[in-house]
Amino acid sequence: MDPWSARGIDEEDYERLIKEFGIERIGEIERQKLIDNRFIRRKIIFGHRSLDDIFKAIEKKQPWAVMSGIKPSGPFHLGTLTTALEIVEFQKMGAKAYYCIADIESWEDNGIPYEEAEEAGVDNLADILALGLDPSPDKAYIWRQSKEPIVKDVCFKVGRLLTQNMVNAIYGEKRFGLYLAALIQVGDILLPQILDAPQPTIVPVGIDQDPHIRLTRDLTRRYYKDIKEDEKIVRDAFFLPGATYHKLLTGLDGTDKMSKRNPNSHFTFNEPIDSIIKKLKGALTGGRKNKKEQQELGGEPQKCMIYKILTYHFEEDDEKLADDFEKCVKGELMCGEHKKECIEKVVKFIENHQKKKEKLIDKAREILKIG
RNA sequence: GGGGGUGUAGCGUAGUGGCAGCGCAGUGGUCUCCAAAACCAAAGGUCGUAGGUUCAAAUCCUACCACCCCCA
Repeated sequence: MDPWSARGIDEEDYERLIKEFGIERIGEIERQKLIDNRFIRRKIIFGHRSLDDIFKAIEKKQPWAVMSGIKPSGPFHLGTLTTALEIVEFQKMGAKAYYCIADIESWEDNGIPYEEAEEAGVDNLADILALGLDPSPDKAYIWRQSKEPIVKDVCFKVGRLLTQNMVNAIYGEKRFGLYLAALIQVGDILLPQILDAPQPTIVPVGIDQDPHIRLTRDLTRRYYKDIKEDEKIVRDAFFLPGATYHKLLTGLDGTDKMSKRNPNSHFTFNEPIDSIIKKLKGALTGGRKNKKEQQELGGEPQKCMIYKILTYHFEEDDEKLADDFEKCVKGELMCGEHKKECIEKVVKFIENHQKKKEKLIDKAREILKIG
């Protein structure tokens, strides 16, 4: 699995990942505890590491952190929306949010200079603010990798522990800069514990980002142990950063993964409305050959991108969602009609979002200290 | 530091001096409740860049750039 590639992951792969890489399944117990979280409730988040630490912190009313970030290489889209909403939801549950603008990664991976990444960073931050992230200092810390000494420091410190064989095993052979970006990301994930205090941290990510989580946990275990002076612990060992893993949305047009390469596979939040509508009209459905067969056999919502994006993002009402699923399977709901309804919801969401976001651009500039 | 290789449409490639082609993707159409699939059609190019040789250069020469491999 490669965090920088655009390959998709199918159902069997999820099972394999759970078995081979020690990702824990979100069972009914965990699900009930987090039932307010849409992504957990709808089983979009299917796995985790070290969620138990978070539950303990919540029970004991101790501080805990949610950390994630965005690579400022373009506007928000449905994929980045998932992570962003996950952060917002965990913040609402009581976590302090740590949000990183990964401009070192956008340079190493996409060749975007820091100065060019500023604009995208501001835009991205305004998006997540519009989605409800509370930026007040006691509830959030937001940084740019290129301007944050803490993360660079971690990169060098843990770099001593990393061998060629390890990076090859985790990432395969890549440009050297990508390995550096991976170590910077270790810094991002540890920042909450360095900046504030050792505390359970959850990193909500797409399953393709698990290599970064594994690397971070490995290096944390070895480097950030108890520090003792005269047999007295002067700094507690860090918590191993945890993660939640969500399933990745596939391309609207039925291709493997939403990717920048393929504009029909996704739409962005900055895109003209009619372009978004056009793409949604062309989305893959689970419909049958014709109306008659649809009525007789029913549709296949598992394959349907309209159903999927409604589940992920655009249908607030669980009952309505379950209802439509039923109707589709029974052949009572026609794809054309369903699509039209979905388009209306998406357009409404985007228009509403744009309005909120516009007012937050200046705020985003101020937070990132970009003039 | 030295040696070798590659560079052609978004991607993958053919083309050893004589009209730059093919597959996939993308676009339009037929079909479909909408899509997909299938079928039909049209489009897409500074042949890495800059010079040179030649009546004629993707093709030969020189330099540069990018990427890959090998040796020290």
